[in-house]
Amino acid sequence: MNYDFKEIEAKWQQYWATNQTFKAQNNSDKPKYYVLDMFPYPSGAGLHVGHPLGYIASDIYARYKRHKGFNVLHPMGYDSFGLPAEQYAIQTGQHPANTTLVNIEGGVDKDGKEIEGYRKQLDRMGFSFDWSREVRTSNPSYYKWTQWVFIQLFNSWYNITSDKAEDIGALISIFEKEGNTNINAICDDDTAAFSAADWNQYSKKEQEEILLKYRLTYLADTEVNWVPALGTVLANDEIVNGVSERGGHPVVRKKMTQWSMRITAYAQRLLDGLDTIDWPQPLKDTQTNWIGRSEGAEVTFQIPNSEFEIPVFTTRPDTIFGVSFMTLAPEHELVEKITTPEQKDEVEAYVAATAKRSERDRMADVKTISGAFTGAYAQHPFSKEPIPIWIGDYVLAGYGTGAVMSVPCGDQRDHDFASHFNIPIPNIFKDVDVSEEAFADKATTVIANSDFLNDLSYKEAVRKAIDALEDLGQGRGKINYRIRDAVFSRQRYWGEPFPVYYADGMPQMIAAEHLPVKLPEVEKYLPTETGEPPLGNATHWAWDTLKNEVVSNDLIDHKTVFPLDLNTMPAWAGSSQYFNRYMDPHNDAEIFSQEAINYWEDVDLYIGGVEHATSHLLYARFWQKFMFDRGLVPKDEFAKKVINQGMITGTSAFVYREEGTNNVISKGLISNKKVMPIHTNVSFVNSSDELDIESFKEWRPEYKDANFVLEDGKYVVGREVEKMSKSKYNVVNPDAICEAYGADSLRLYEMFLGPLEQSKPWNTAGITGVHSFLKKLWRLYFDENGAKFTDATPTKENYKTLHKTIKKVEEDIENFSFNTSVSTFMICVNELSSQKCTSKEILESLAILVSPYAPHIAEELWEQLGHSTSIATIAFPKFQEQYLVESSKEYPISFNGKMRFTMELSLDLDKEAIEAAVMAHEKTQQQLQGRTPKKVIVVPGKIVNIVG
RNA sequence: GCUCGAGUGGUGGAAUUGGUAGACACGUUGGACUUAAAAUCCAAUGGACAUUAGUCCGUAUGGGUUCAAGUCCCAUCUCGAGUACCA
Repeated sequence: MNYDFKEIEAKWQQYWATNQTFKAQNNSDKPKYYVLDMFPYPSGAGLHVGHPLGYIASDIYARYKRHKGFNVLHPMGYDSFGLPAEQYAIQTGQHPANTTLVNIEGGVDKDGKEIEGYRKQLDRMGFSFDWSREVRTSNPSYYKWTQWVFIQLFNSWYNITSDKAEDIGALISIFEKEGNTNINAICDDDTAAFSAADWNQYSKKEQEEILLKYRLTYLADTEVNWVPALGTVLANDEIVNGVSERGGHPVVRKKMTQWSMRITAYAQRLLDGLDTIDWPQPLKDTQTNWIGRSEGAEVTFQIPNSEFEIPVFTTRPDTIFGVSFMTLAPEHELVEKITTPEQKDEVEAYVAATAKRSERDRMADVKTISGAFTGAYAQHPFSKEPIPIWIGDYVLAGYGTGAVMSVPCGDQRDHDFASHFNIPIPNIFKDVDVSEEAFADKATTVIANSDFLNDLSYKEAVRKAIDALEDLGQGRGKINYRIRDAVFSRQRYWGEPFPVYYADGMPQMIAAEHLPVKLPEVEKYLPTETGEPPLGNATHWAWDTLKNEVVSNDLIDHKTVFPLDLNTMPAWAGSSQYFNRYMDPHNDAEIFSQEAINYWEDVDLYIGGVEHATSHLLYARFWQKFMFDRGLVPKDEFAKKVINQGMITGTSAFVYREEGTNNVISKGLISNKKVMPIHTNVSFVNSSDELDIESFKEWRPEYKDANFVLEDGKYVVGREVEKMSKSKYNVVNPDAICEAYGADSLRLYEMFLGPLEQSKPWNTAGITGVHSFLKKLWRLYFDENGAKFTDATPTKENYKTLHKTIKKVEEDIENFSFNTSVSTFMICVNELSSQKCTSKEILESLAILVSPYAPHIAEELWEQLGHSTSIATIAFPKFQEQYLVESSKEYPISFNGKMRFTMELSLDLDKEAIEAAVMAHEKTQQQLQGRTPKKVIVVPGKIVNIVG
């Protein structure tokens, strides 16, 4: 009997599907365990070998937990809204819903090319997903609930006193009774105070405008990152180095009316929550930096003889006496108001010059110091000295108040600016020379030349300065966060439409019972000619408030029929609630039943890429906290533990064309010739980097007549590790691996490659190792005559090998070091086969141990051993110490008649042998002098060391 | 610049967290089986001397702590990730 992996794998995949082996129930006597993967965006390119890495790891863990007696929820779905399908639609006119469906379920694309689809690819790898719970973010039955959460956010405000989100109705009744003066709420900065009387006489529209300043999602004119090439707005985390993450298009700043999420209300809780969850430290660090909390003070500088004052944020209020000038961002609203007539031309020229420079230029050109003097002076709050007010582009309009108090002796940027413009640099630090550079070490700071702050340390001076500022009414302690409210509107087609129509210019929510508001059909997926988003092309995109349905735009009368919002939601909307929806995915009456959410509660293990640190993983935490505040979910963090799997990179291959010739030169012969590297398809290259020239020529006909310059009769390609991508021709398809070696081999090999968290290049060379392990495993059970296993009693050695393996594998899985347990299996099989073990008892246990890693072969072995049910929920074998160490008691040993010490006696040594070895050990004499030995390190036959 | 993380054979990587460094696998070399190939099996494989039995050197570099350091501490170098005029 041979190991026929193709037949075995097809058989068991069919079995699992037919029997719904992995269907999870929403209640059980067993403890629950929720293992989640980041669901994929189903792109047309299909899966490559890098994608399943995390899925394999989570699948091993999920299967292990089932063996350990847990009721495991292990779902999968698709993040099926997204830009690529829309780009494809723009190019081809194909409806994104169709392309998405084909990408998931397979079919034929518009060029007649067969697409296999994600589902088939995933099935082929033998994952134990509960497919009955599949969700797709672009299905109306799913995004109905995304829209629903949006409405809940709209109907909520953040109460600072209770430190949670509350119903907007509560806020309205407070307004009616006492206005807003006593309310401690998160709201827009420009919210004016009003009394109950004021409120009650406001028009409905005025009231709505005010409420919008408090709602957790609100409309605002925000400066956004507009990408003309894509016709859309991107969030800050979708921009890399001033260009769009996807496509690398230039980004410009533009003001637009957009939905925003008041995530800033949760800044502190998002920080605090990090201490309560088991997430990777780098991920926590990234979120911490992104939230960017800094403690300091807000200080108000008055401009004498004017109505203006300038608030600044500083982390160093202790250096207030070192202020020798102030700097405003060029965009600061006061710039034009305070500039003196003499300075007007210079300032205007400078402001115009900075406005012209793109964000990218400004970032690239950090070194150049530039600025202009406004001619105006503010007054120092304590010394009352005049402080010149400058503008400079090193101050950012978007952070703090867009203005700084400049302390050149304590901040290097201020120091550079002062030196450049010959502004005085007063020193306020004791015994420090600040003439060359600023002094910023808080720990050793001692303040001088600072009136009432003299001789104080940093900490003392900060407190005293803030107290004094508060007494003057010119400042207070303040915590500033870098994180901004998240813009939530996208000018795209393929996303969730907003359940919002506009009456009298004010947004109105569509009642929950009329959801979902489905995406309308459009002729064109591009923005309209008037610059409106793609939904502006829809002819049926108006809301009839009588019929409660979407109707033709022609019917808009602003009395009963109103225009709908033309924007759609960003990609992170759907992914911020999917982990909860999996708990009850077919519920059409509720987002999930309370029964389901209270049973599953939260995700126990979440595996996915670190690239979502400041997007999905932050926004999802925000939504969860909001849902928690509103009593919808029992936990305020959605995932207890996160693991970031590393990326599997590709190993690209290059051929080298000599410039200006028809020569394609082998790598070793380039020396100093001028060559152009050209990507070649990695499938034409064998493991010793030799190129199959004929295949290459066929693939790239333009090189049909090229002259290939060989070394030793071979063409050797160059190699480089790059991200796996279609355009780099370095993609390795898991289907090809499954075809050649089987899914079990692929699963084992991806784990064997190295630690889960580590990024590593794909290299098929070693896969024969794990494949031959599976064959050896098979041969432990069968030979050419059939089954080998017997009822023979296992030997001591058999038990020892087995229990060694149980212990190690269990530890490895619990620690997520799946790579080393593959080695452990190999050692186990080698030992058992050299022991000629045929004991059914041992072989049964071994099959269960292997089952999470290589489930197909395990199921087959299990069946062949005579069992009629799936191995999936069979209890994991119990580790028993006794088989490893016969007597593990502490053993006293005398030495030189006086000293006594203890040690663990291993199987391999008896007391006499150890005593003899200790006596014989050459280092014993020196090392034990004057010490009481505590421990002897022993390896078979040898004393390694003696610990005093 | 700042914040994390990492540097171990020809290669991917182990090392019970301070206790035999290089498990396991790939690759390479030699051998067995075979008409041959594939497959399979066996042996060797960090380096240098000795080739018997051994000795010395070895975990980026330089120091330190310790009976004992890949592991801990200090400094330096290199690579990777995140972030960046954040006041």
